[in-house]
Amino acid sequence: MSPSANPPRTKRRTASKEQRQAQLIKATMRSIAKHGLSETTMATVAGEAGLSQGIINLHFQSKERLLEETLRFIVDEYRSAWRNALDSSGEGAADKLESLVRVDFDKRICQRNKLAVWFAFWGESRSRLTYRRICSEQSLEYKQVLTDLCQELIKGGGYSMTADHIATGLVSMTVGLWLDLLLSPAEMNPAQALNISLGYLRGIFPGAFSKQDQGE
Amino acid sequence: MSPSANPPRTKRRTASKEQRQAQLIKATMRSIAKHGLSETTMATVAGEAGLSQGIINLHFQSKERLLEETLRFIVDEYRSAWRNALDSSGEGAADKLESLVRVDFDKRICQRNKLAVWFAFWGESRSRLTYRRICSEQSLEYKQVLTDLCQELIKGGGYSMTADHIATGLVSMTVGLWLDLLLSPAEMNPAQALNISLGYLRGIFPGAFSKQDQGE
Amino acid sequence: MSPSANPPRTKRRTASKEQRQAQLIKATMRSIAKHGLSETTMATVAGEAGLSQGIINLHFQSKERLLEETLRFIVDEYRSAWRNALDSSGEGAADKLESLVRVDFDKRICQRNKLAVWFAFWGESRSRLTYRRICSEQSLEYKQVLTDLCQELIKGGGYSMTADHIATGLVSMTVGLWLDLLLSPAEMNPAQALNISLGYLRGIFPGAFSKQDQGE
Amino acid sequence: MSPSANPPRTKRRTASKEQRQAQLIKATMRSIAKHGLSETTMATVAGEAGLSQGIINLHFQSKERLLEETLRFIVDEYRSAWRNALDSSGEGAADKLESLVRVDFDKRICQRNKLAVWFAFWGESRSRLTYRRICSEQSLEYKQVLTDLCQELIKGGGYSMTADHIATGLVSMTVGLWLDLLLSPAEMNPAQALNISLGYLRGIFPGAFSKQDQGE
DNA sequence: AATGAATGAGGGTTCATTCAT
DNA sequence: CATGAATGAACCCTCATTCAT
Repeated sequence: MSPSANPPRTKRRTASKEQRQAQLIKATMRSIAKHGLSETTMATVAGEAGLSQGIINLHFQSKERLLEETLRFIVDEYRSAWRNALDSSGEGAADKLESLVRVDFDKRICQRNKLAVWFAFWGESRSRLTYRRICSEQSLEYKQVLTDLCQELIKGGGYSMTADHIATGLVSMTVGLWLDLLLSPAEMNPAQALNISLGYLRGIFPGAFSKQDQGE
Repeated sequence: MSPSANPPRTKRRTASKEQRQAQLIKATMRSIAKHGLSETTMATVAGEAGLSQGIINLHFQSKERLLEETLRFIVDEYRSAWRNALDSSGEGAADKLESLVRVDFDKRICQRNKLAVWFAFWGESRSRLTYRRICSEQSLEYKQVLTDLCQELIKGGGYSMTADHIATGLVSMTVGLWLDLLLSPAEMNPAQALNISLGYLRGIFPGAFSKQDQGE
Repeated sequence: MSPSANPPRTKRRTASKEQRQAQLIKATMRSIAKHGLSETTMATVAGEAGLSQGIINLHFQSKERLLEETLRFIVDEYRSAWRNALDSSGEGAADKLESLVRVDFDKRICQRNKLAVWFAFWGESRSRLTYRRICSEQSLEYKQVLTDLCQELIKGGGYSMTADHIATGLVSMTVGLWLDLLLSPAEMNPAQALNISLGYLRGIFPGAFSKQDQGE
Repeated sequence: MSPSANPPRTKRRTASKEQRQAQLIKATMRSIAKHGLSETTMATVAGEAGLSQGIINLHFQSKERLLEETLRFIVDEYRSAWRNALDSSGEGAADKLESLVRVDFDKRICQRNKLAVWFAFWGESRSRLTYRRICSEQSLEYKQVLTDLCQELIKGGGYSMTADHIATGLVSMTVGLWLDLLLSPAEMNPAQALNISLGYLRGIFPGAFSKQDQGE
């Protein structure tokens, strides 16, 4: 790619290695979205990546590890996204909360391939400690952030729900809306989903959130 | 956990066809909850039922059909439950709505085995038309009922959300709360989940719903 | 069936038993002709007979024995047929020989169901001593009869083949013609086959056999 | 009996795709000859080839296809053999006819393993269109060649049989003699069988064929 | 005598993994 | 680093056989 005559071999090797892994993770997500987790095989992934059978074991040692890394990928990506949003949003708690909700239905995050991956793993999570562990840290951290923001909004008002419950409700609604987006794309789109989530917050915190989404 | 849900009263041959099928569907749910869908095999189901390998093909022809019937079972059971609740609840729209929400977190419906089944199939639904078809009819009907009730409550008030969106939000929240109940039983229980859902409705329809759940 | 009030129970039981066996053997032949030996199962036979699964083991103890009895049936029937023909034919060796050949393409013997059975078992005979044994006695006896008749015709003539070889050739030709009748019914029929066999004999024993088959 | 027909020269991976397929077809023929078609399993074939279970599906996708290719193999081999014989024989029709008959009892063609395969498939042919199709083209072509040769020999003589019938008789006799060779090797050998077939032709066409086979 | 639900060994097939190239 | 032929354990399913009715 670089025109330099003597490309630094070690550096490129490393880069290439990471690229391969990313390529395979993308292929895994496509395969899960297309065939489902239970019919995702080393062959479907390798085929999706346009590479040979043995490559996955070469880079990931086992199928199980490939799947774990795939889950970790979307979990990490999601965490990065909402942390980013938190950093670059306005200062108020409501602003921040709204920014976080917007991330859930952002194009980067809310792709059907990725939603398929979330649900594929949730479907197996009950029986797989490893999957649960991969999700839980991010999930707890996110919930805490939400709760803190809700707590701030609650301050001084007579609210019937605890901050924790409000936050849980918000996370839950996202999960359910993602399912709708995954299974009924004809009847649901990210913009509507966003409005529904914001509608929940508006109900809880009257006046704190903009009346209408400015559209997509 | 207990030896078997339907212990064979005599040594052999005594169960009717329908009893056997119900027994096998129960065993399938236990297996999915315990091992996950992807590691649910004819052997795990037969073992869970305390019967022999061949029995499943005898009664369901194939594994695929067993899984479909299992999904159909919880879907039908859920529909029966909310229809029942609708019939036996008070007359007001709010009453009815609250009854429906209570069903979602009722002991009959909100068992971890059954939640595991919902999520197992949702995880594969994207790629399996058959699964989607089994769910969709019930799902549409339920949504319509919710929407109609919300519409009634909206009448004459200045609400920022459409009835349809309110209903969608409610359904979505249930899905997400079920996931919490499935994966984080230590931090969530049906009573809390019910309060969160009702909290959503209270936010949308102030004054229409009881301030506090009367416990479980 | 009989209108008598007190039918002799023992006698009818016995008769019924043999009828059942015959019925099952016929069903087996139909099944072999229809599905082939390798796809003939207890279920296909029972279904063909219009009876229940367990009946075969009741009457034949095992599938293997059913198949053996089926083979034995057509072997015995064939032997009866040619013995009969021998008894009721004219006195001359040529007459007798021709009668035997006619049996091979007689309606009773040369049915496609039965030809299918012969070939099904021949196909497995190499590896099944039992099958070979069931056939061999009849086969040797038949060959001896043919050889004796040929020997008589040879007497006093300068023939280039031994009686044994002539007989073997005749038997062989029947086998091959049966295969044609089995697999190419559109291009072969028993009358033609008979003419071809007689043509062989006419070639070997000029003048001893009628010039033309009198038709069917 | 001998360890393997195609011993793998190096430990693994060395055989080309075509070599592997040929090796497996040979193993299939051995298995059919040894155990019969109905007891030829993926395991017996793989064992006969000295390879692992999965190899057959790797190269033939299914057992059914392996069997078809095995049948196709002997059919093709047979066709090549008689076409070859036709090309390299003398010019006269009698010469050619005799060459063709000799092929039927030639060492290459008339091996017990291969005869077992012919009869195994004929035994199932009635119920398997695919098998019939694999054989029929070659069979028709062969029959036509024989008929043409017989027609040439008939020219100008008063024969009681048509060329087609003579040819059919010849083919049929081969089938029956092969059965004898397959099932009664103690009482029949290729040289005798050849003489019997030639005896048939000598009977039909007096003087056209050599009086005695020159040995094997 | 007859049924058919139940069993379980064994079949064909898939697929994660290994390894010679 | 990459390939893909080969392996073999484990899957789903069939089916001969058993046995309570």
